[in-house]
Amino acid sequence: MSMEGQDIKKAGLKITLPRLKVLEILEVSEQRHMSAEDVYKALLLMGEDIGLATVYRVLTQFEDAGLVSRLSIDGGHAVFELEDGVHHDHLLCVSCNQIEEFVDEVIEQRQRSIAIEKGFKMTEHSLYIYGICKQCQEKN
Amino acid sequence: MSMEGQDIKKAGLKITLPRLKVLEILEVSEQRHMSAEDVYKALLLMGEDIGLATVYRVLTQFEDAGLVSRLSIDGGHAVFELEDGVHHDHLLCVSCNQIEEFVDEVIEQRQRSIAIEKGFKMTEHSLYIYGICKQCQEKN
DNA sequence: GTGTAAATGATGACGGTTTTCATTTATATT
DNA sequence: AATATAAATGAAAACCGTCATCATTTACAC
Ligand SMILES: [Mn+2]
Ligand SMILES: [Mn+2]
Ligand SMILES: [Zn+2]
Ligand SMILES: [Zn+2]
Repeated sequence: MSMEGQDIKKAGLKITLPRLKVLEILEVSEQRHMSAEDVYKALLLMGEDIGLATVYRVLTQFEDAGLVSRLSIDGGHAVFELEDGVHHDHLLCVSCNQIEEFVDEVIEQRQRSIAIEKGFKMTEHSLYIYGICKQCQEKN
Repeated sequence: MSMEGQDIKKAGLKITLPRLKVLEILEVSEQRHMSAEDVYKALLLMGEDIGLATVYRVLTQFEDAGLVSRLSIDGGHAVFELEDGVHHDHLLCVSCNQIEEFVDEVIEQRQRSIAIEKGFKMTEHSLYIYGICKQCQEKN
């Protein structure tokens, strides 16, 4: 059994070809942040005939298992990334859709303080900075 | 012509009953943050037979005109609020869906710095803190 | 190998939102 | 005030990402 197989098994899931292949795509793909559709298309290119419904199912199971995390981008569709255990937030280029990551402890701490001030028990947060990336600025 | 009429006219839109009534709902309603469906239902209660498609259209036009701003809540549907010219972010109760507002200059400044560090020209940002509000904590 | 529960893929349903198109309305012009 | 015309409306269907259903296939404990 491959290393990936272990992760799947630990999650209480059977080791199936669709699951191995979805994990593989997320690992080897150029882009770290992929939509279900992106994963589905990459599988087709790889010659794997795996249904889109299965891709959605598997990604959700991986999310529940903590293998993958889901970003809910403004305006509908979600993107997934391999969970690396380090919380981070995202910068999104509105021109080329490139996604960059950042970690900022000051912001994290301020969020916790605000929740406390307002009497909220914070469960999570969602922060996206939208803008034009360096490359797209240079292009215009 | 009413005060509200002026706003609509300034936006280059004809002053129609649906537009006046949608604006009125947003102004007089108990809840500051309302979905299109919320506005639609409030109009029905008021005895105004305005189609849901029109509510969506008018809200989008008001957004374009800067009269209203749209929050894209995690998990699908949007909520709208009257634009008051002061930027703020939101705390959302995952239990009762109540929405609170906050302003935090430290976070705003950090976001600008991060964008600069990454070479991004920031256009906007979206920050939501999810949690359990005070009242919902006390209830359980 | 066999039995059984779990997983898959095709397809349709779903929910929020937008589009279409025939009809109605606001407003500028006479 | 009547007219002309572009804009706005409402009903309905289309849309889009995602999820549920269900008959068939598969993994894996025995
Ligand atoms: Mn990321
Ligand atoms: Mn608000
Ligand atoms: Zn870019
Ligand atoms: Zn609450």
